[in-house]
Amino acid sequence: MGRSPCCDKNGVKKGPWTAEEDQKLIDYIRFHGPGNWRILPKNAGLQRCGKSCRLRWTNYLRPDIKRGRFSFEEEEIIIQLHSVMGNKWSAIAARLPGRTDNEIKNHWNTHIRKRLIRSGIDPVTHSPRLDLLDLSSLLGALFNQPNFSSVATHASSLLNPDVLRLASLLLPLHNPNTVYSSNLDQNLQTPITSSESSQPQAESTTPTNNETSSFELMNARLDDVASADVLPPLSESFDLDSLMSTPMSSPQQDSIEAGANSNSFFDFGFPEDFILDDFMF
DNA sequence: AAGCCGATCAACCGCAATGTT
DNA sequence: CAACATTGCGGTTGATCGGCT
Repeated sequence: MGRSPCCDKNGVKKGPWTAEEDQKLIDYIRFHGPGNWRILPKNAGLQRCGKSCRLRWTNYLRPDIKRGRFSFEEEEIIIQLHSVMGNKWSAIAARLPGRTDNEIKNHWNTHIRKRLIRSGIDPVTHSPRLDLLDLSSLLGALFNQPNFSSVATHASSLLNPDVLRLASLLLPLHNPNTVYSSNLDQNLQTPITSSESSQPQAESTTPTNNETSSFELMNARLDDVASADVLPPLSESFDLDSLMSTPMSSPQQDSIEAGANSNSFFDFGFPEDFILDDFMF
């Protein structure tokens, strides 16, 4: 089935609406009501296609539209709804009386999205952006704790295991001179990477001059430590790319809910036996 | 004063879903 | 049931404006 053109291109005006055109459209809809957009422009004496008339009415001329700035409460509602619905602007608009989907979409892209990014929140997943977090500073201190085993247990409860595991792999790459193994549970099998170490650690301490070799090394390490006990294995759904960068928008918005779940790397629910002081140095 | 640039938002485009014949 | 028409939706574009140099 071929796609039918929305209107006859000949003699159809495009671009901004004039006040006169607005008035014609308002007068017609007041008398006849909205709908029949195909024949509306002809009957209303407008040189526009029906689609353009419908958009002008629903997004601008409708009498129940609330103009003006979005309130803080409205923004919070939008953020909450977007975290559940994704880019379902019409569904979000249906829960915000007086606001159109187009208006909400524009406001999201020009204000809210930027605000979330500035706050370190991924506007797609509504999770903290890991590419903005310095995992080595976050976890390096944990890994240097004398009682690492208990710390690791707590950390495993706090963080998504995939992230924790990845961080344990990345740390030696990030800072080759850092000593880990003396403080680590031996099950981690993370090599000593100190310049004072008597054991050469060619594999993980090799300075890398480019990103590619680091990633190759990291991928090799993913396999090498697959049998570690402290941290669970990487899940099959784990996607390294998702940690490295966050796209502006996902083409697969249908899977937004699944995506939100699979990308919830941080679990901020504290275990019952969690003692905050254990993490204070 | 003029030009540049980023922000904003109305409007358009293309596609999909739904309705009608 | 197929063909076509209509409507709705989300992504993108481009005109406009204000701030800055």
